[in-house]
Amino acid sequence: MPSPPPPAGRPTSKDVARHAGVSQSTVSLVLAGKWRGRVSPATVETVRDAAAALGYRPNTSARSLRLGRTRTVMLVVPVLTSPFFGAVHSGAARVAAERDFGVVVYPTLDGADLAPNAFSPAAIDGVLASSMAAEPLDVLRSAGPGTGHLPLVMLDSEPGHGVPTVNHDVAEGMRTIAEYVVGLGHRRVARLRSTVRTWTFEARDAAFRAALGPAEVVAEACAPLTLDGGREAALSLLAAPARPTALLCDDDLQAAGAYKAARALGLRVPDDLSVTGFDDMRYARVVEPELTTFRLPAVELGARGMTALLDLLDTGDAGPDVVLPGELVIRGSTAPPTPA
Amino acid sequence: MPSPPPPAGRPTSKDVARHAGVSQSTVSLVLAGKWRGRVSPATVETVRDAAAALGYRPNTSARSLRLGRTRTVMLVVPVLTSPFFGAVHSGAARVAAERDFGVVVYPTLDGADLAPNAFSPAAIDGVLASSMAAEPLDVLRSAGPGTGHLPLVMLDSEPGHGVPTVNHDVAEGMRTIAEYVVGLGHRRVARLRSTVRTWTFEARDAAFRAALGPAEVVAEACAPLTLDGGREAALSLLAAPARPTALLCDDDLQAAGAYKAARALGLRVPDDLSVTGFDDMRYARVVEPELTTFRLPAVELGARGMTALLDLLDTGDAGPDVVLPGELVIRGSTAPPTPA
DNA sequence: AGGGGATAGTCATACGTATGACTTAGGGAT
DNA sequence: ATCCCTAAGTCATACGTATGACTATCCCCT
Repeated sequence: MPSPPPPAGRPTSKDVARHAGVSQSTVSLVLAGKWRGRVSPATVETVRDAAAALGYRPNTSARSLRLGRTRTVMLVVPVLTSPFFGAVHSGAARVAAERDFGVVVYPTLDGADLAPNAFSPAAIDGVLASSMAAEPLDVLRSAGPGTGHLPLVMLDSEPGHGVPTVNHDVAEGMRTIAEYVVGLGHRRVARLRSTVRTWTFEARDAAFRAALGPAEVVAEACAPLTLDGGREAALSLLAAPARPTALLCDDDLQAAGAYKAARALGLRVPDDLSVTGFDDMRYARVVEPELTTFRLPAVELGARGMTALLDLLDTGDAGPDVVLPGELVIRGSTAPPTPA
Repeated sequence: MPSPPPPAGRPTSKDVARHAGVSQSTVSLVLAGKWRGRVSPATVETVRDAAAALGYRPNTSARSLRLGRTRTVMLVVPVLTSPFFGAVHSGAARVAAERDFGVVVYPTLDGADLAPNAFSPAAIDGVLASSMAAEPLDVLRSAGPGTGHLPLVMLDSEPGHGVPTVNHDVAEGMRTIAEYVVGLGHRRVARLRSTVRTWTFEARDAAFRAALGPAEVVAEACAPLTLDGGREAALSLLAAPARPTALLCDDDLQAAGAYKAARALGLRVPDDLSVTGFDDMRYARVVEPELTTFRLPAVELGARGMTALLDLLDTGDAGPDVVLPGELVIRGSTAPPTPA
């Protein structure tokens, strides 16, 4: 005998069979619910009782091997410490659990590239990937079985690459928030962008400019989506000769950094400077005054994305691309400009 | 033939063997690195080339079935939207990836109890669980193979239940921060606690009182670790007849709520009221003035916990219980009391 | 020349499950 | 009495891997 790994001790379907006085096949049929016309109701009950008595739970590896599917999907996110992706995971995990799927998380730690062997430990039926550029996307697609493709759904990514997508309506958000600020009467606005050029970089910009109307952009800068990044960039923006009366940021945390810059320059928010964020993460209400921002339903993004992926696995069709609307949240960081 | 699931198409070790002109056993030996004394270097190279040429990656399910181990562990956390647990996951995931383990996350969504069947989708070698009470712990322990126990390491949990633990030194943190505040000259302090009674509830309290010295506690309350929870509870604490000059909170977000209460009452931080947080999450620097707090190394907690768990799986020994020291971070929210 | 040992492999099997093909028993219709 | 049909199960096998037991060379030593 080729050395059984440790005597195990966990009951198998064979143990249940012996205990119930039937064959292993019967146990399998009963527990899979495919017994109609093959097993009598009385036997079904016997088997179920035996399984319960032994505390039998099927061996996932064996089942996956036989079925060729693992009921596990991978969620690829930049990093989980961000509350945004935490929320995405939360929604995705809930849906997966409901449909009896497991989720393994692959964090592409701080832009580190997706390792081609990223999928070694866990066997994966599909991938739900967030905000990725083009090349990692190729890695993912080519990682499938054989020459085929691994079923894939992308979040907040450019549609039209033959991959189903679920997106936030970021452009609409930008438009809404810009219109609101201009509507308050601001004419000199500054813009603080993200250094990461996602595919929405241009679309966001177009929406912003389209909503500008009579206002003009007096300063613009890119900064990482961090507190210090926001502070430093805002510091230079606010030093512009024609000082802006409003500052639109790509992110709540960045906006919080802008608060720090304003304070350092002796400017009061919103009296001397209106500030807006984006996303409506928890930071938005922590700052004082609370931040006017555009809420993105991150939890729902994860949930809808997972739904699409599991539909794709089950039925071969992920359904149409989804664009989730957000919502303007008006708080205390915006006000009409003080007449100079 | 009993119906092969779809022709698959992904190369197996058998395909590699055919391609290299050797037997499947040889492929397995080579790729497992156990060929010394059994396979010639030339053949080893041939096999490796063939594997690379076909893009062979071993089938995880089959390997797990054969080996009886899955190289996947489960991380149990209350909820991932909290930056704290996001950080824990981040550290844990890094270590797991380094040691070629997968991680599935089980979020006990908002205190929902741990479902006994929580482990169905993914096959698990062990569990890394965070901040749990006693009963779920039992669920975990009894979920192991047979009557045995599933290997388990606990984070921020009471040691001495026969389960290895990795903890933050919360009591020391409380002592440090209280000593610092009293050292500044405060004599009337208030305390804002968490409503969740973790096992450190008493220990924290003892440390706090021991560090009090000449100071006295003029008010105390419990509140959820949220912005609004902190604000409302702080509101009542600050209405106490002998108004405290310092307010120590169990959490940074709660402390941010306390800022709101102070502002509502016209109290300036730190001139009229010193405030301290706990954890040093990102909120701590977002608020103005930035928050004096006690930094807990959450990422390292996850990393050390995962290390202990994988050691337990590999060697049968998780090593001694770990207590990670934190660090007092002094920022602008604390100052000597203004002489009344 | 014969034996012994190293070297280089192959063979056969088991892990636990799912399922098409087969078997057996019973009963009703002709 | 014969035949067929359905119900109720069992049998056998395959999924892909890992590994102990076995086999076949070849070379060196006495």
